[in-house]
Amino acid sequence: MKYFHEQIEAKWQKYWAENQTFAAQNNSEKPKYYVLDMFPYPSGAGLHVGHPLGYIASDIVARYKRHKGFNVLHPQGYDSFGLPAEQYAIQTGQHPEKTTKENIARYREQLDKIGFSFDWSREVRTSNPDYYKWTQWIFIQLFESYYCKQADKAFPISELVKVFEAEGNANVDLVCDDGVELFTAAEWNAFSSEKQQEILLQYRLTYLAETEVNWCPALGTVLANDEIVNGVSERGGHPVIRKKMTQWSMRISAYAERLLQGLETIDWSESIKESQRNWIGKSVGASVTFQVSSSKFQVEVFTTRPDTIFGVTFMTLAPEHELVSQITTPEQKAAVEAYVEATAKRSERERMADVKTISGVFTGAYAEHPFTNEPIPIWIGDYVLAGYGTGAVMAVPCGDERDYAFANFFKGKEGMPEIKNIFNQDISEAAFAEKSGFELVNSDFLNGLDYKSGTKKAIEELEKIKGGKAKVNYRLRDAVFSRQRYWGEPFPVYYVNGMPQMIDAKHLPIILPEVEKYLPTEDGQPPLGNATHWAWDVEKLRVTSCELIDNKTVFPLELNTMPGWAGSSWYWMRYMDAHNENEFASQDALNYWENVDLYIGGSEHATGHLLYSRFWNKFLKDRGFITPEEPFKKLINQGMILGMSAFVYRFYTIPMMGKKATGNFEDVVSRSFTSNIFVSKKLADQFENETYDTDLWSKIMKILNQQIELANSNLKEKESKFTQFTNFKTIPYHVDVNLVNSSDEISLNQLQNWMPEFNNAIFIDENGIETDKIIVGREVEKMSKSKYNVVNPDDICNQYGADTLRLYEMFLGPLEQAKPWNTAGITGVSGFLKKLWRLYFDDNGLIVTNDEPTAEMYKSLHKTIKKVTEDIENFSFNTSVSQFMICVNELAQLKCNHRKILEPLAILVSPYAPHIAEELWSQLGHKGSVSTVAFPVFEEKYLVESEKEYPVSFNGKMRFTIKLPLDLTAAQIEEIVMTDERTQTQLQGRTPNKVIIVPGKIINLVG
RNA sequence: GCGGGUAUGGUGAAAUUGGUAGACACGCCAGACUUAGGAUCUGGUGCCGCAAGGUGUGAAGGUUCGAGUCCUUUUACCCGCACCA
Repeated sequence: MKYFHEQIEAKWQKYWAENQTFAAQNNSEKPKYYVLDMFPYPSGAGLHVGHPLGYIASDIVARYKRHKGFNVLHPQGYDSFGLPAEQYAIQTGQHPEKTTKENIARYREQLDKIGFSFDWSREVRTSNPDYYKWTQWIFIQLFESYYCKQADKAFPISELVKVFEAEGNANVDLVCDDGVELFTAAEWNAFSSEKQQEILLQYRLTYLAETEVNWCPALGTVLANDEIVNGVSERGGHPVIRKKMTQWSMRISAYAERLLQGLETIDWSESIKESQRNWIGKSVGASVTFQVSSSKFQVEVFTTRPDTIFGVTFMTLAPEHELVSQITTPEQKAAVEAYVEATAKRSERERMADVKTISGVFTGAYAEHPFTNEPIPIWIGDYVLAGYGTGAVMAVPCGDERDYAFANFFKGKEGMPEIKNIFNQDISEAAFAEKSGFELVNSDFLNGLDYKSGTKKAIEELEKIKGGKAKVNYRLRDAVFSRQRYWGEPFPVYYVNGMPQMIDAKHLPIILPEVEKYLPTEDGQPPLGNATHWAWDVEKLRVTSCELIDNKTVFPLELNTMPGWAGSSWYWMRYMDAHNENEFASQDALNYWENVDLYIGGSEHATGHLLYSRFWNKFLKDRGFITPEEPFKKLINQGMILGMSAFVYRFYTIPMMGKKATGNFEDVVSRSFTSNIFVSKKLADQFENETYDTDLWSKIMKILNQQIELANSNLKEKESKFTQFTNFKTIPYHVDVNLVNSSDEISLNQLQNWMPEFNNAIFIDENGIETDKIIVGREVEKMSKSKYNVVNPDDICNQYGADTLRLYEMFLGPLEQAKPWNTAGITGVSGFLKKLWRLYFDDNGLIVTNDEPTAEMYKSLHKTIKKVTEDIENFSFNTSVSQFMICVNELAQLKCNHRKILEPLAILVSPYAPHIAEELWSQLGHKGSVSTVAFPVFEEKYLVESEKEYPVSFNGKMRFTIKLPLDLTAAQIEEIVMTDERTQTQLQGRTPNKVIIVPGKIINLVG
């Protein structure tokens, strides 16, 4: 009986689906284990072999934990709102819902082929109304909450109203917008309800405010900070500009400290934690207030070096700072305005790109030093960022390189005094930016102190004179939550006189309206502005036609939609109780499953999804909906599987750039001639490095020039001819990697079948002679359709089987490491499965006997049990596969066909290769699935050895081995070793100075 | 600039607390069988060397009887943040 994966795999996949083998129960005697994958965005391209890597790893853990007696929750779903579906809709007019559904069907088909043990009965799709109903609900909860700094948690806004009614807001310590006005209880109670609403909005955890946002004109939407990479949009790489817009924001900054502290309690990779720490960007220091001379204005700065307060030489404000226009003197007005305008014109990216150019302008105004009352000139400079701290700095050139550079650049100009040095250090060449190794001088009461004591003392003194206080600053900004897109969650919000009102939760979901086109409206409204049925009737409590808007009973609805991260910030909770219509999940389910024990996904979500999820989790905990502080206890980032691209190399000519060359570069390039000559990497390299011989060169030139002549003869009269150039290069040309899986050669025929553009191609071999086969070049790149290096898991499953795919993906290397895919190596694991099968079957059928196995067989099995158990616990899946191979090789050698060995072996293999394991299990005569059978338990007794092959080293160099009983003492070992003739040969009569014997390990003779 | 990570044969990679470097595979070489297949099986394979032997984990130094592993210095590459006050 031979092993045919085709029959086995389909059969068991069907069995699992029909029997709901992996459906998790929400209560059980067993301990719970929640293992989660980052759910995919279903793109039109389908899965490639990189996508399932993490899913295979998590599936192995899920299956293992079931064997170990856990009640395992292992769900899967789709993050199905998103930009690609919308852009496709814009191009084709197809409803995103339709394409999304099609893509999901394709994904599901591909996933099913790999044999995952997902509990599909709990599938979620973020774009389904019964899911986003609860995303909207959470938004409402955030709106109805505020954050109390003292209690360090969120509370219902209704409680805040009570506080305001009783005592106003002067004595409360709450997270809110900058510059909220102070009021007493009496004043509050006298405010109109509109005014009260306006004030409350400044405290809500999601709020509507005019803020500087990242506007991406090409995408027609705002983006969150984490959606921008190097000043351009993460998707598409479009430029992003700053723009003031009224937008919904999430007050994630309220949670900055808890998000930072929580990192200490979770088992995540150091790099992700570090990314989050960077993103949160905590810095401890002080805020200092400087009075602007002879004016009512004050400038507040944040500094991490209050100890350098006496070194303040000038101050710098960001060009966008609100005081700039108010404090500038008439004499400086023109210069300042010109500078501000020039800066505003530059994009964020430009400013980032040229950080070395120093620019700035003096405002003419002075501030007073809080201790010395000395005048301090106030400058504007674009090295100060409006978005960080207060957008203003106290410049201490002696201790800060940027201030130092700025001071030197404007040295001698009006308003730039001599640098004050407050360190007992030389600053003639550069600033002294160290935080240790100095003593403060010229610093009044700080003289003689160091960084630590000086900081403490300076803050104390500042507090005494009310000139400043200790302050912790965070880089983390509130997250913009509005997107000007169609394919996202609509807000449950309507507007009465411009003030946002929440729709009562019992009317949710507010379903995404139909629109005729998915682009913004002509007057610049988001796509939902195209909807005709998008108004809220407060009497009938339903969405109604926009024509009925009268701002009395029918009001306009919010036109923005939620960002992509909304739906993914809580989905792991929905899996716990995916079909609950009354709650986002029942209390019982939430209490039972708590949080995710193991989360596997890519590291690209470090500062996006993973931070927002922690934020929402903490919020929902504060409001008593859930109990865990953190959503994901352990996180593993699978490395990217890279594609092995294959290239042939094509000649093209470069026109001589000399006197004759006319026109710009593009013109010249357009006159270059791309030939149909393809060569191997080896030859291409020779031409790149100009190490070819002249003979070869002239042969190729001949063919090339023939082609040029031919091309010229086919040109129309007016077209300019290609000249016979003498200068040529090769360009790499991607060919489909699937054409060259098992060999490095590609034939002309293969290429012509693959793509018609190769019909006139000529291959040239290393001797300059036409050939029909050349060796391709290889390079590792990210897998992508355009690079023709995508390997489809379906193809692997069809050819080798899902079990082979699963084993091979694990066998490639450590899970967290990026690694190139190379299908050539797959025969190793494919052969392993065949070998495994042959332990159980010969040509006639099952050969398993009930005979008692030998000690060696037990040893092989138990070694494997031990190794595989440890490996899974340590997520070291690649070494497990090696161990399986070792075990099967050993058992085959031992001709083992013993049930007592082969039965546990089938269970051991089942997390990795579940289909073959199920088949073996059932062929061994068992009913039901192997997936819940107890995992074999390792027993030490089978591994106990009586002898050890000792390595014998001389001066640390291993010379020979000697087999000795393990119960010998060191002295006995020494005696035997010393009398061994090989020892005598090595020593050549010398006596060792020292003999080191570690029983059970090594023998080392020194001297 | 700051922070995180990686570096071992032709290739992917193993190596618990420091204890026989290169397990397991791919590839390659040789052979067996054969219905000549990209099947199966056996042996070999870090490098130099006929061998004895030498040498070898990015580089240099150190600790140790013994270092891929620990310490110091350094180089290259990858990732994150970045005029963050």
